[in-house]
Amino acid sequence: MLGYGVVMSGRTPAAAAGSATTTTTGSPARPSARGRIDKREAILATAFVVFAREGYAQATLDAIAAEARVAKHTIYNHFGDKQTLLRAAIAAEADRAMAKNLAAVDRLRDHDGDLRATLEDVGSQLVACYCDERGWALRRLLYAEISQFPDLLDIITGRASDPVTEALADRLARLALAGHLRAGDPAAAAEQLAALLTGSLEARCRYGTRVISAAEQHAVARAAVDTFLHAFGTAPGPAGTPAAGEGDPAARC
Amino acid sequence: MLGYGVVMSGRTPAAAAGSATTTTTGSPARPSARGRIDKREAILATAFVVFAREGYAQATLDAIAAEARVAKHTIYNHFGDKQTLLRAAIAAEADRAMAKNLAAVDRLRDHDGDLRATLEDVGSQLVACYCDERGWALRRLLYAEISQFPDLLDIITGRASDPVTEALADRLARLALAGHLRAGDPAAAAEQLAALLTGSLEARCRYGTRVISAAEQHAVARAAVDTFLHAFGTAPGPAGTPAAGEGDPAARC
DNA sequence: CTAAATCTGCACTGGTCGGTGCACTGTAAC
DNA sequence: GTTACAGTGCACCGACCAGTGCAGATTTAG
Repeated sequence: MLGYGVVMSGRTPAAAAGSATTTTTGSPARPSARGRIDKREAILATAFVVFAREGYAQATLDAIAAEARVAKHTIYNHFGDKQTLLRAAIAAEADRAMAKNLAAVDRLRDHDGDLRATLEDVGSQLVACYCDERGWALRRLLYAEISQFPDLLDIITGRASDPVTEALADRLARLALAGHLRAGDPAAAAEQLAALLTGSLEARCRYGTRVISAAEQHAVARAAVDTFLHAFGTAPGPAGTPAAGEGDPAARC
Repeated sequence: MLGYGVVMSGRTPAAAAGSATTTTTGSPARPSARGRIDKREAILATAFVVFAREGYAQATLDAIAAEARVAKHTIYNHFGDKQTLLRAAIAAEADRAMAKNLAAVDRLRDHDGDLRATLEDVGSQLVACYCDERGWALRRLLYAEISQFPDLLDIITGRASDPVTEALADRLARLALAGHLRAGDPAAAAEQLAALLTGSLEARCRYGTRVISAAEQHAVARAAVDTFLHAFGTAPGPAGTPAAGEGDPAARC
């Protein structure tokens, strides 16, 4: 549950072979890597950047080709046309982002003692994903082009509607079963936690134009977790969360 | 604090005179309204719709002119060029949305008895604003073009960074002072409530492609208010909120 | 070595679109 | 009347760009 298969669609056999041998994108410092066939990776990465920066319509294939140090023809050889390139670039980036998000949520698996600390840790990582420059670029691109390319929705998510929140719900369910959270609908709890994290950021980031410092990111995560635990924690009860002495909600930066 | 002045910038005297006499957009059923000068309003409304549907770059002035039943030249007479038209259209729509949001928040002013019910009412209205088709169009357009036109940020908000959340904070402060909410940073409380509302919707709306039924909207508002009151309500205390018998959080639709 | 495949540089086409110029119409003010 | 002005319809220019064709260079496989 990571590759989704979608991203791989339409690859040229040669390109697949190429990325199977060397790859890892940030290849060794050898300049230009002549003759090798990580062209495809370069095209995808550059295309995403240019599309995000200029928008689909404004972005020109000449610009992408130039910036990727590749002939325009090479792009057509790999992807056929502009639309396919957009889809492939978005799919690749979405997979990257999704994997990062799921990895963060997965840290809830090895929860030892302090639930609040663990949640804040995971929250901080999710916040970091959200504030990531590339994350913003992806979101902007989706908002921009979703009405032109409705199928992008299916490309970025697997069959699930929102794999990250679902994974979060899974983890919260286990925590509730272990008595660390109030019993109830784990999906609802996950939704509220995710909303607290991303909702605050959406307001603060001003459509991605404002950069959020690490300290501010952490404060947002703390405030979100604080509110969340008030609503879903085992009150002043037995579990690892002794009401936490009113940790001042959201120390603004 | 409503006109912001920005929207009015660049109007032609004649157009101003025209809208001063008749206007109210949805003019009486008189077809085509020949000779009258609500052309400007028609252009702005149509431009917003077309821009939102096609994106700035894809949208053609010919299409806007045709759809607004106006000669292309008329558009240039009023706005000079495409960029100015975009800014004016967005400014007009943003003002509309902002006014609607502020009106919703303002209903917290005449709070009589049941705080939970009042909050759910306001929450529902804010949710409705967010789910509004035009609201989504505006947000999509902003996400899409903010990197090309960073000044759109200043156009849509007054001097305040987020007038709606600030107004909400004002109202929450009064409620806290009256003992209906826990004392603390009202700005933080407002941020969390707004995050719970919009964050949940952001996830559910799938970039604006999915329509949210009225029932689902109400459920989202209820869940948000429930979580919010757990965190910021005067616990099982004296005020009008007697713990509310565990109103099952988020009855999914 | 040869052969197949890929990549490159360049020139070209066909279409689209922002913006302009011009001649004309209809209305309102004087 | 006439003067002024907002709007209309049409044709046009110039720029930009997706996509193609071609000829030659480079690489990999055998």
